Amino acid sequence: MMTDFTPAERIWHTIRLIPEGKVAAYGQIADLAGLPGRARLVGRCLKFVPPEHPVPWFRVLRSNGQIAFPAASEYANEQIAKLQDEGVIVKHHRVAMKQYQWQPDLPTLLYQLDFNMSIG
DNA sequence: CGACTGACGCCGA
DNA sequence: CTCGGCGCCAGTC
Repeated sequence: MMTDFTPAERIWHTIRLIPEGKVAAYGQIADLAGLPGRARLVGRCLKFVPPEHPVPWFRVLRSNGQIAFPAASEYANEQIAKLQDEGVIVKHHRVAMKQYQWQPDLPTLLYQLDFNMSIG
């Protein structure tokens, strides 16, 4: 099960579950990946994504909805463009988390995010 | 080896 | 809303 994977693999796996048109926070991904308090690790892992298994990095934002990259930077522009392509409104370099934050449903939590399960 | 640095986050002032 | 301060920790210098 997912418990057998490395922290980085669990983080990538979790981010791939974010649906199109939805976003998640770095800390939220860390929590869901079974790594509470490790928000910074999420950002770091996003720099070493295996090219053959891409992840929708642009759907990950700060907890307040802000784009993590400096405004007007190349990455920020790309992220904003990709978000807007999926219908996510980006205003003042930020997204309304209340409206777009991903809330994993029960099946997803049980079967896709089954980290640290004690019994099969 | 210690100091500094992040694609972060929460809390209190 | 802004600012510190602290927690977090692998990588870099």
